[in-house]
Amino acid sequence: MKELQSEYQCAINLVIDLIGGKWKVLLLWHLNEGDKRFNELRRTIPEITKKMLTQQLRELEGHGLVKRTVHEEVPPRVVYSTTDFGRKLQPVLYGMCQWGDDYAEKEGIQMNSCWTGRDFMKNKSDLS
Amino acid sequence: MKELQSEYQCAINLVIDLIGGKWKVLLLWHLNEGDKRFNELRRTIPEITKKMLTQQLRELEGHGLVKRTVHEEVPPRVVYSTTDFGRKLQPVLYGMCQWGDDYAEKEGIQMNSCWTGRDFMKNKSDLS
DNA sequence: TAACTGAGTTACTAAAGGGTAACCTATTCA
DNA sequence: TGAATAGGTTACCCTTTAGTAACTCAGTTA
Repeated sequence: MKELQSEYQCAINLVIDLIGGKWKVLLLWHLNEGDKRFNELRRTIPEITKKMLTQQLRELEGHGLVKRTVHEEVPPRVVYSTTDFGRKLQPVLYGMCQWGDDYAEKEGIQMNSCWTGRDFMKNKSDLS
Repeated sequence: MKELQSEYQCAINLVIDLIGGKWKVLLLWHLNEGDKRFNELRRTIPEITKKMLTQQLRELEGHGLVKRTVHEEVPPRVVYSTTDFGRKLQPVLYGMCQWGDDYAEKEGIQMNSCWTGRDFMKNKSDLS
Protein backbone atom coordinates (compact mmCIF):
# COMPACT_ATOMS: atom_id res chain seq x y z
CA MET A 1 0.00 0.00 0.00
CA LYS A 2 1.17 3.46 -0.84
CA GLU A 3 1.88 5.18 2.43
CA LEU A 4 1.13 8.86 2.66
CA GLN A 5 3.80 11.10 4.12
CA SER A 6 3.30 12.17 7.70
CA GLU A 7 3.73 15.76 6.67
CA TYR A 8 3.34 17.71 3.43
CA GLN A 9 4.59 21.15 2.44
CA CYS A 10 1.43 21.57 0.46
CA ALA A 11 -1.95 19.84 0.31
CA ILE A 12 -1.71 19.69 -3.47
CA ASN A 13 1.05 17.10 -3.16
CA LEU A 14 -1.18 15.15 -0.81
CA VAL A 15 -3.96 15.19 -3.41
CA ILE A 16 -1.51 14.02 -6.06
CA ASP A 17 -0.43 11.15 -3.81
CA LEU A 18 -4.08 10.20 -3.34
CA ILE A 19 -5.16 10.24 -6.98
CA GLY A 20 -1.82 9.98 -8.80
CA GLY A 21 -1.85 6.22 -9.36
CA LYS A 22 -2.07 5.30 -13.03
CA TRP A 23 -5.69 4.09 -12.89
CA LYS A 24 -7.18 5.97 -9.96
CA VAL A 25 -9.03 8.83 -11.62
CA LEU A 26 -10.45 6.42 -14.15
CA LEU A 27 -11.65 4.12 -11.36
CA LEU A 28 -13.10 7.05 -9.42
CA TRP A 29 -14.90 8.07 -12.56
CA HIS A 30 -16.44 4.68 -13.19
CA LEU A 31 -17.38 4.17 -9.53
CA ASN A 32 -18.90 7.58 -9.62
CA GLU A 33 -21.33 6.48 -12.26
CA GLY A 34 -22.50 3.76 -9.91
CA ASP A 35 -21.28 0.92 -7.72
CA LYS A 36 -19.31 -1.75 -9.54
CA ARG A 37 -18.06 -5.28 -8.92
CA PHE A 38 -14.44 -6.31 -9.36
CA ASN A 39 -14.80 -8.09 -12.67
CA GLU A 40 -17.26 -5.51 -13.88
CA LEU A 41 -14.46 -2.95 -13.57
CA ARG A 42 -12.11 -5.30 -15.40
CA ARG A 43 -14.51 -5.52 -18.29
CA THR A 44 -15.00 -1.76 -18.32
CA ILE A 45 -11.23 -1.16 -18.37
CA PRO A 46 -9.82 -4.18 -20.21
CA GLU A 47 -6.22 -2.84 -20.20
CA ILE A 48 -5.91 -2.98 -16.42
CA THR A 49 -4.48 -6.16 -14.91
CA LYS A 50 -5.99 -7.90 -11.90
CA LYS A 51 -2.98 -6.98 -9.82
CA MET A 52 -3.16 -3.28 -10.65
CA LEU A 53 -6.91 -3.21 -10.21
CA THR A 54 -6.69 -4.78 -6.75
CA GLN A 55 -3.80 -2.55 -5.78
CA GLN A 56 -5.36 0.71 -6.90
CA LEU A 57 -8.73 -0.13 -5.37
CA ARG A 58 -7.06 -1.13 -2.09
CA GLU A 59 -5.21 2.17 -1.96
CA LEU A 60 -8.30 4.20 -2.75
CA GLU A 61 -10.07 2.21 -0.03
CA GLY A 62 -7.21 2.62 2.44
CA HIS A 63 -7.26 6.35 1.87
CA GLY A 64 -11.00 6.58 2.36
CA LEU A 65 -12.05 7.51 -1.17
CA VAL A 66 -13.64 4.19 -2.04
CA LYS A 67 -15.63 1.66 -0.06
CA ARG A 68 -15.38 -2.10 -0.52
CA THR A 69 -18.41 -4.13 0.52
CA VAL A 70 -18.48 -7.91 0.63
CA HIS A 71 -21.99 -9.31 0.38
CA GLU A 72 -21.81 -12.64 2.18
CA GLU A 73 -23.73 -14.62 -0.32
CA VAL A 74 -22.60 -17.82 -2.04
CA PRO A 75 -20.58 -16.97 -4.04
CA PRO A 76 -19.62 -13.72 -2.27
CA ARG A 77 -20.27 -10.54 -4.20
CA VAL A 78 -17.72 -7.73 -3.79
CA VAL A 79 -18.97 -4.25 -4.59
CA TYR A 80 -16.93 -1.07 -4.81
CA SER A 81 -18.38 2.42 -4.40
CA THR A 82 -17.16 5.95 -3.74
CA THR A 83 -17.34 7.41 -0.24
CA ASP A 84 -18.95 10.75 0.61
CA PHE A 85 -15.53 12.29 0.97
CA GLY A 86 -14.45 10.83 -2.33
CA ARG A 87 -17.48 12.32 -3.97
CA LYS A 88 -16.52 15.78 -2.67
CA LEU A 89 -13.44 15.54 -4.87
CA GLN A 90 -15.59 15.63 -7.99
CA PRO A 91 -15.62 19.38 -8.63
CA VAL A 92 -11.84 19.47 -8.18
CA LEU A 93 -11.32 16.66 -10.68
CA TYR A 94 -13.70 18.43 -12.99
CA GLY A 95 -11.63 21.62 -12.80
CA MET A 96 -8.40 19.74 -13.44
CA CYS A 97 -9.97 18.05 -16.42
CA GLN A 98 -11.14 21.31 -17.97
CA TRP A 99 -7.75 22.96 -17.76
CA GLY A 100 -6.10 19.74 -18.95
CA ASP A 101 -8.39 19.57 -21.95
CA ASP A 102 -7.49 23.15 -22.89
CA TYR A 103 -3.83 22.30 -22.55
CA ALA A 104 -4.21 19.16 -24.66
CA GLU A 105 -5.99 21.06 -27.40
CA LYS A 106 -3.34 23.77 -27.43
CA GLU A 107 -0.56 21.16 -27.60
CA GLY A 108 -2.31 18.76 -29.94
CA ILE A 109 -2.38 15.91 -27.44
CA GLN A 110 -5.04 13.30 -28.10
CA MET A 111 -7.59 13.15 -25.34
CA ASN A 112 -10.57 11.11 -24.36
CA SER A 113 -11.45 12.67 -21.02
CA CYS A 114 -14.00 11.03 -18.80
CA TRP A 115 -14.44 13.88 -16.35
CA THR A 116 -15.31 16.62 -18.81
CA GLY A 117 -18.47 18.58 -19.34
CA ARG A 118 -21.66 16.80 -20.06
CA ASP A 119 -20.73 13.57 -18.34
CA PHE A 120 -19.97 15.43 -15.17
CA MET A 121 -23.14 17.50 -15.27
CA LYS A 122 -25.13 14.29 -15.52
CA ASN A 123 -23.84 13.38 -12.07
CA LYS A 124 -23.84 16.85 -10.57
CA SER A 125 -27.24 16.27 -8.98
CA ASP A 126 -25.65 13.54 -6.87
CA LEU A 127 -23.65 16.13 -4.98
CA SER A 128 -25.18 17.56 -1.85
CA MET B 1 13.03 15.70 -19.53
CA LYS B 2 9.80 14.04 -18.61
CA GLU B 3 8.03 13.26 -21.85
CA LEU B 4 4.27 13.50 -21.88
CA GLN B 5 2.33 10.61 -23.35
CA SER B 6 1.07 11.12 -26.87
CA GLU B 7 -2.40 10.16 -25.72
CA TYR B 8 -4.24 10.17 -22.40
CA GLN B 9 -7.43 8.45 -21.32
CA CYS B 10 -8.17 11.46 -19.20
CA ALA B 11 -6.89 15.03 -18.98
CA ILE B 12 -6.54 14.67 -15.23
CA ASN B 13 -3.64 12.28 -15.77
CA LEU B 14 -2.09 14.84 -18.07
CA VAL B 15 -2.38 17.49 -15.36
CA ILE B 16 -0.79 15.10 -12.86
CA ASP B 17 2.09 14.49 -15.27
CA LEU B 18 2.54 18.25 -15.62
CA ILE B 19 2.52 19.17 -11.93
CA GLY B 20 3.27 15.83 -10.26
CA GLY B 21 7.02 16.33 -9.81
CA LYS B 22 8.02 16.52 -6.18
CA TRP B 23 8.77 20.27 -6.21
CA LYS B 24 6.62 21.62 -9.01
CA VAL B 25 3.61 23.02 -7.19
CA LEU B 26 5.93 24.65 -4.68
CA LEU B 27 7.94 26.23 -7.49
CA LEU B 28 4.78 27.36 -9.26
CA TRP B 29 3.67 28.92 -6.02
CA HIS B 30 6.87 30.85 -5.43
CA LEU B 31 7.10 31.99 -9.06
CA ASN B 32 3.54 33.07 -8.79
CA GLU B 33 4.43 35.51 -6.08
CA GLY B 34 6.88 37.10 -8.48
CA ASP B 35 9.77 36.32 -10.82
CA LYS B 36 12.74 34.62 -9.19
CA ARG B 37 16.35 33.83 -9.98
CA PHE B 38 17.88 30.36 -9.71
CA ASN B 39 19.72 30.83 -6.45
CA GLU B 40 16.90 32.90 -5.08
CA LEU B 41 14.69 29.83 -5.41
CA ARG B 42 17.37 27.71 -3.75
CA ARG B 43 17.42 30.01 -0.79
CA THR B 44 13.62 30.05 -0.60
CA ILE B 45 13.49 26.23 -0.68
CA PRO B 46 16.72 25.14 1.00
CA GLU B 47 15.85 21.41 0.91
CA ILE B 48 15.89 21.25 -2.89
CA THR B 49 19.15 20.27 -4.56
CA LYS B 50 20.59 22.11 -7.56
CA LYS B 51 19.97 19.09 -9.72
CA MET B 52 16.32 18.77 -8.78
CA LEU B 53 15.75 22.50 -9.07
CA THR B 54 17.21 22.60 -12.59
CA GLN B 55 15.31 19.50 -13.59
CA GLN B 56 11.92 20.59 -12.32
CA LEU B 57 12.29 24.09 -13.74
CA ARG B 58 13.34 22.68 -17.12
CA GLU B 59 10.31 20.44 -17.22
CA LEU B 60 7.93 23.21 -16.24
CA GLU B 61 9.56 25.32 -18.94
CA GLY B 62 9.43 22.53 -21.51
CA HIS B 63 5.75 22.09 -20.81
CA GLY B 64 5.02 25.79 -21.13
CA LEU B 65 4.11 26.57 -17.53
CA VAL B 66 7.24 28.55 -16.70
CA LYS B 67 9.41 30.92 -18.68
CA ARG B 68 13.19 31.13 -18.38
CA THR B 69 14.79 34.41 -19.35
CA VAL B 70 18.53 34.96 -19.57
CA HIS B 71 19.48 38.60 -19.23
CA GLU B 72 22.72 38.91 -21.17
CA GLU B 73 24.60 40.92 -18.66
CA VAL B 74 27.93 40.11 -17.10
CA PRO B 75 27.45 37.92 -15.16
CA PRO B 76 24.27 36.66 -16.83
CA ARG B 77 21.11 36.84 -14.78
CA VAL B 78 18.62 33.99 -15.20
CA VAL B 79 15.05 34.78 -14.22
CA TYR B 80 12.15 32.36 -13.97
CA SER B 81 8.49 33.38 -14.20
CA THR B 82 5.12 31.75 -14.79
CA THR B 83 3.49 31.88 -18.23
CA ASP B 84 -0.05 33.08 -18.90
CA PHE B 85 -1.16 29.51 -19.35
CA GLY B 86 0.55 28.50 -16.15
CA ARG B 87 -1.26 31.25 -14.32
CA LYS B 88 -4.60 29.90 -15.53
CA LEU B 89 -3.88 26.80 -13.48
CA GLN B 90 -4.10 28.81 -10.26
CA PRO B 91 -7.80 28.31 -9.51
CA VAL B 92 -7.42 24.60 -10.12
CA LEU B 93 -4.47 24.34 -7.74
CA TYR B 94 -6.43 26.38 -5.24
CA GLY B 95 -9.33 23.93 -5.42
CA MET B 96 -7.03 20.94 -4.98
CA CYS B 97 -5.44 22.60 -2.01
CA GLN B 98 -8.74 23.30 -0.29
CA TRP B 99 -9.94 19.72 -0.57
CA GLY B 100 -6.51 18.45 0.42
CA ASP B 101 -6.50 20.64 3.51
CA ASP B 102 -9.88 19.24 4.54
CA TYR B 103 -8.60 15.74 4.02
CA ALA B 104 -5.44 16.43 6.02
CA GLU B 105 -7.44 17.84 8.90
CA LYS B 106 -9.78 14.86 8.92
CA GLU B 107 -6.83 12.45 8.87
CA GLY B 108 -4.57 14.40 11.19
CA ILE B 109 -1.87 14.95 8.60
CA GLN B 110 0.39 17.88 9.27
CA MET B 111 0.09 20.54 6.63
CA ASN B 112 1.68 23.81 5.70
CA SER B 113 -0.11 24.60 2.46
CA CYS B 114 1.08 27.41 0.28
CA TRP B 115 -1.89 27.58 -2.05
CA THR B 116 -4.62 28.00 0.55
CA GLY B 117 -6.98 30.84 1.26
CA ARG B 118 -5.57 34.24 1.99
CA ASP B 119 -2.31 33.79 0.11
CA PHE B 120 -4.21 32.92 -3.00
CA MET B 121 -6.65 35.82 -2.70
CA LYS B 122 -3.70 38.16 -2.54
CA ASN B 123 -2.79 37.08 -6.06
CA LYS B 124 -6.29 36.69 -7.40
CA SER B 125 -6.22 40.14 -8.98
CA ASP B 126 -3.39 38.91 -11.22
CA LEU B 127 -5.82 36.67 -13.06
CA SER B 128 -7.52 38.06 -16.12
C1' DT C 1 45.92 34.63 -4.89
C1' DA C 2 42.19 32.22 -2.66
C1' DA C 3 37.61 31.73 -1.82
C1' DC C 4 32.87 32.75 -3.01
C1' DT C 5 28.66 33.41 -6.01
C1' DG C 6 25.78 32.24 -9.98
C1' DA C 7 24.02 28.78 -12.77
C1' DG C 8 24.37 24.82 -13.77
C1' DT C 9 26.10 19.37 -15.52
C1' DT C 10 27.43 14.51 -14.88
C1' DA C 11 27.82 9.82 -12.96
C1' DC C 12 26.18 6.81 -9.83
C1' DT C 13 22.74 4.81 -6.52
C1' DA C 14 18.43 3.67 -4.14
C1' DA C 15 13.54 3.51 -3.89
C1' DA C 16 8.99 3.54 -5.89
C1' DG C 17 5.77 2.37 -9.46
C1' DG C 18 4.02 -0.55 -12.83
C1' DG C 19 3.78 -4.91 -15.58
C1' DT C 20 3.86 -10.31 -16.60
C1' DA C 21 2.79 -14.70 -15.57
C1' DA C 22 1.58 -18.29 -12.68
C1' DC C 23 -1.05 -19.72 -8.90
C1' DC C 24 -5.26 -20.20 -5.57
C1' DT C 25 -10.14 -21.31 -3.71
C1' DA C 26 -14.81 -21.93 -4.42
C1' DT C 27 -18.92 -22.46 -7.21
C1' DT C 28 -21.66 -23.12 -11.29
C1' DC C 29 -22.51 -24.38 -16.14
C1' DA C 30 -22.37 -27.74 -20.26
C1' DT D 1 -15.76 -34.28 -15.53
C1' DG D 2 -13.81 -30.23 -17.46
C1' DA D 3 -14.05 -25.46 -18.17
C1' DA D 4 -15.42 -20.98 -16.85
C1' DT D 5 -16.38 -17.21 -13.50
C1' DA D 6 -15.46 -14.46 -9.31
C1' DG D 7 -11.96 -12.33 -6.67
C1' DG D 8 -8.01 -12.30 -5.79
C1' DT D 9 -2.24 -13.30 -4.28
C1' DT D 10 2.70 -14.03 -5.16
C1' DA D 11 7.28 -13.81 -7.25
C1' DC D 12 9.97 -11.63 -10.34
C1' DC D 13 11.49 -7.90 -13.44
C1' DC D 14 12.05 -3.42 -15.67
C1' DT D 15 11.53 1.66 -15.74
C1' DT D 16 11.01 6.03 -13.66
C1' DT D 17 11.92 9.24 -10.04
C1' DA D 18 14.68 11.24 -6.65
C1' DG D 19 18.91 11.95 -4.18
C1' DT D 20 24.39 12.44 -3.35
C1' DA D 21 28.53 14.04 -4.52
C1' DA D 22 31.83 15.77 -7.44
C1' DC D 23 32.90 18.78 -11.22
C1' DT D 24 32.61 23.10 -14.45
C1' DC D 25 33.41 27.89 -15.73
C1' DA D 26 33.25 32.75 -15.42
C1' DG D 27 33.38 36.81 -12.69
C1' DT D 28 33.90 39.17 -8.04
C1' DT D 29 35.35 40.07 -3.44
C1' DA D 30 38.90 39.99 0.61
